[in-house]
Amino acid sequence: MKSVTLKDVAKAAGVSYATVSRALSGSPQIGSETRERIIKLCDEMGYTTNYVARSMVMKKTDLIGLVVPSIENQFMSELAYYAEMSARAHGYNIMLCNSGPDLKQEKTVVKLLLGRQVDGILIVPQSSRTYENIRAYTDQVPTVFLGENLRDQPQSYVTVDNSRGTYIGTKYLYELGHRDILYFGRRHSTTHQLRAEGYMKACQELGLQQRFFNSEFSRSSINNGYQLAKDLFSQPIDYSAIFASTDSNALGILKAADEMRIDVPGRLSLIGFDNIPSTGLPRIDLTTIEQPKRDMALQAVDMLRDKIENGTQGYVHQILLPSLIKRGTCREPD
Amino acid sequence: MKSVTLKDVAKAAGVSYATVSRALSGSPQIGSETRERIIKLCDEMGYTTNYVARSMVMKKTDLIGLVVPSIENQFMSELAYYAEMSARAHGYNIMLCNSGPDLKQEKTVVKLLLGRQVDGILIVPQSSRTYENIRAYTDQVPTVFLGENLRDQPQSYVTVDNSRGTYIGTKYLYELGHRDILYFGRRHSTTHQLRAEGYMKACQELGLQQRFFNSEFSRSSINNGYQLAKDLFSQPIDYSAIFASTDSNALGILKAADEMRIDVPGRLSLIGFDNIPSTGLPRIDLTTIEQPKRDMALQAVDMLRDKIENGTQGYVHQILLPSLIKRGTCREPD
DNA sequence: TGAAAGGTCGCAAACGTTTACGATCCTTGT
DNA sequence: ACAAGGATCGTAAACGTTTGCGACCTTTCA
Repeated sequence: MKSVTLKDVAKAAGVSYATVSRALSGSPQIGSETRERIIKLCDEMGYTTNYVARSMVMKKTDLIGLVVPSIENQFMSELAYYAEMSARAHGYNIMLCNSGPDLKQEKTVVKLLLGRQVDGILIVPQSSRTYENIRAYTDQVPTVFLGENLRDQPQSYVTVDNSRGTYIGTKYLYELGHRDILYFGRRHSTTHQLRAEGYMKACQELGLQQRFFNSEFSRSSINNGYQLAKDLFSQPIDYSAIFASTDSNALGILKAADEMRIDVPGRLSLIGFDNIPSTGLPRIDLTTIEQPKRDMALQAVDMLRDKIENGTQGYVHQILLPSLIKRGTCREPD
Repeated sequence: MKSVTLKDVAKAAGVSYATVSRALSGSPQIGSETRERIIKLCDEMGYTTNYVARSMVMKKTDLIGLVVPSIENQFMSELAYYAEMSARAHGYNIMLCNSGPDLKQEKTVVKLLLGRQVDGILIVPQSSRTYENIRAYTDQVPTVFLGENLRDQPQSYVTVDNSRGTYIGTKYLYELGHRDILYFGRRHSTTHQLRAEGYMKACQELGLQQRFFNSEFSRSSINNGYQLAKDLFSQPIDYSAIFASTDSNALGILKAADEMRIDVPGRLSLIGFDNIPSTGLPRIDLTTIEQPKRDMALQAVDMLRDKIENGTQGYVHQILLPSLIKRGTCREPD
């Protein structure tokens, strides 16, 4: 249980513990023969450097706080995977916090992370209000926002070009022959505002009527999309395609459609957004817009590392390109 | 950037910094009026206690290392979610590490976590060899294994009763009328050995022939299951149901079946294991065996906390009950 | 042969806490 | 009035590192 310290190996080697420290860190001011002797002795005795003591004097913990609303979400767990892998490859460890559904938790965990002396924070915001919410802390530690567009607010973030995503999506539907496309989604977060804008822009260019079914004031989940879609389908269906602002919503719509015997894609084409793994499943095979999650995560940690290691001060907005994933839920209308 | 320390507020309050520390920690040996004065001053100055300095003297980091093969896996991300929530509710933070596909990484991250001075380690093993792999470290820090059965090896773990899961699953298929049930899965991990055993036991009791299609030496993934199932279906299908040892495998089988126009569940019933979220999706609707992931995670951190806080030494094996989730991929045979 | 130069290594301070111990002051009981 | 005791606070050590500075020894060149 008692771990071996520098002092222990120093005593065993017959040198001061400063020498041992220098041997391990590869300092030039040390004899090569003593260095090798000490290094060998170190792993004989099973010495591992105590990172908390090290952090204390170095004023650097090599720790990155990762805040996500919920790690069980497929989108976030994929971001987390690549973020952790990349961070560790560069010598950082990840401290994971779920911020849950309420804004208060978000503030709480960020404060917690600050107490832990993390070198930087990577945060997947709950909503566009997150920025205001944790504003008091973001100047105390390098921070980058991931997955949410903060427009021109003074923070660094990396997202996908949301409006372009819906733009190319509706254009694709148009090219398939669809002329009545319903947009299904909420708009009170910036991300979703932008997605709606992309749809609107495409409609304008193509001379299409803009038709919205709002899921305002509700969380984006399969069950939620399902409930809303049941309402939607109880009214006459005078459109041939639905653009769901989220894959989760699209999945809910699909469930409602199947239940009410509305053929997808026969009667109704459906397209989602995010390209979460579930969309690629057999029988689902949902056409969607891909967010380059791997690239987003890698860019985010690179950005954060740049702030941490080089003290870069400015705010950089990295906006990656979405792409269309053609699958089975979109087809020419009758 | 420079954070405020105990010394700073002590100077501002005109007391020694030991007094401030005592005021914050709620020590009895301090005047109530000075305590309140100091506490008010603390959040006026925005003081947050430095956890790494605190850990140094307390010899306790309130940190739990969580090692999972891949956090993007739905099963693991759900475990991670509940584990983090429960851990934080009890004052611990989670340090997340993906151990990836190879055993070496598993060893590496555990060693890393030890250097970080975590109070305990929660590990979802890659395979049953994991125990041997990290054996050298498990006596240095409280450890509990999650999701893998280590039989009677000297370690604490929490899993589901795997053999009971397949047992009730095949019994269910039998009751539906199936008499030729194929078991699809590998057997070289203990977990999968147990699952196979449950199937075998049920077959014996019911007088059924045991039929295996081995996916040995391969990772359990949708693609892998798909490839194997294509091989399987190129041969005559003289069975009416398949028990897939994993939901991922079941999904791959489903994909292959759809492609080769084998009707599920019309011609072939299919049941999986794990009840990952994807199985509940519309159109998938896979019958499966549920692992109580939330309970597993909560029990695991409770077990770990007991070891950490009370120094409990023994090895406890917590084996939770699986349950059958009846959905749409199982039906009476023709 | 002498001193300067360079190579090795030890001493000690510092990082920000917690806490045992001692010091001081005030209260209280006889 | 005096001692005992309790309440309150300060002093200092400790946790395990890193690193600037100085000390010592060896080499090398004039």
